[in-house]
Amino acid sequence: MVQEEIRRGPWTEQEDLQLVFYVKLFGDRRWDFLAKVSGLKRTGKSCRLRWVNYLNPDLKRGKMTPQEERLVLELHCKWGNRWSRIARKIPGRTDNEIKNYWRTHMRKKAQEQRKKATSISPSSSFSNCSSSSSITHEENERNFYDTGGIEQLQVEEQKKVNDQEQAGESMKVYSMDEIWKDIELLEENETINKPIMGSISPLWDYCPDPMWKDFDWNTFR
DNA sequence: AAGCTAAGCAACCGCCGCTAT
DNA sequence: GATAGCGGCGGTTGCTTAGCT
Repeated sequence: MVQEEIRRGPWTEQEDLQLVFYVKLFGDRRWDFLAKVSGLKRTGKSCRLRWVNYLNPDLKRGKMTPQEERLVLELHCKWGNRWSRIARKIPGRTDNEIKNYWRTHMRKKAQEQRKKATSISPSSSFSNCSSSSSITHEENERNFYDTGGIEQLQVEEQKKVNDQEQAGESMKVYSMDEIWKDIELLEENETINKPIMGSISPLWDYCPDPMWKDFDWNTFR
């Protein structure tokens, strides 16, 4: 059997349109099936990733707001590198986006810290939530921001508590109560009210066949 | 203006867990 | 209960863009 070649690398506009079309048609679940039926020479995983991180109309675009940034920091303190979990609490942001944000954020922090350290003394904490740490300046940077750095120690401690918490998804009260409430309300509303296919993407304007534009997708759910 | 570096982002890889058979 | 297939997740890589010298 001749294995059909799999396309890699950046997605073309045409591929995007095709994927959006078929996701609208069949839903955003069976990615392997979607990949095959759409005729895209991509893996199911690749299709999912493209949809989740880029094409999904529910995604926010643009820079993180200060509120979101704070939230990321808080949640990372709490959960460590559980990006998808963190993303679920920040509507419109993907795990990949948050992960990328964190890396650049921590890289900056690490650099600032190194500057300070060279002028003063090593081994100081540089996280909002870190109080003390046994990790010294000598720890390599990659290790630091990839693993959650000195926060990780705390995180490990908190995990036990949090895992229990997670069982019932009961959120306790934080210093950011207001934001939390907003976010949670939003999330609830979304899970309850939001149809699988939210708002219509502008991409639809390029739909291959005009007949689909007037199609009632709700009848498909 | 050109070259270099850092930041930002998109995409891939490998592992893990869940589910159907 | 074993196993294969798939989806989801976190880590990593590589390309592009922006900013600086």
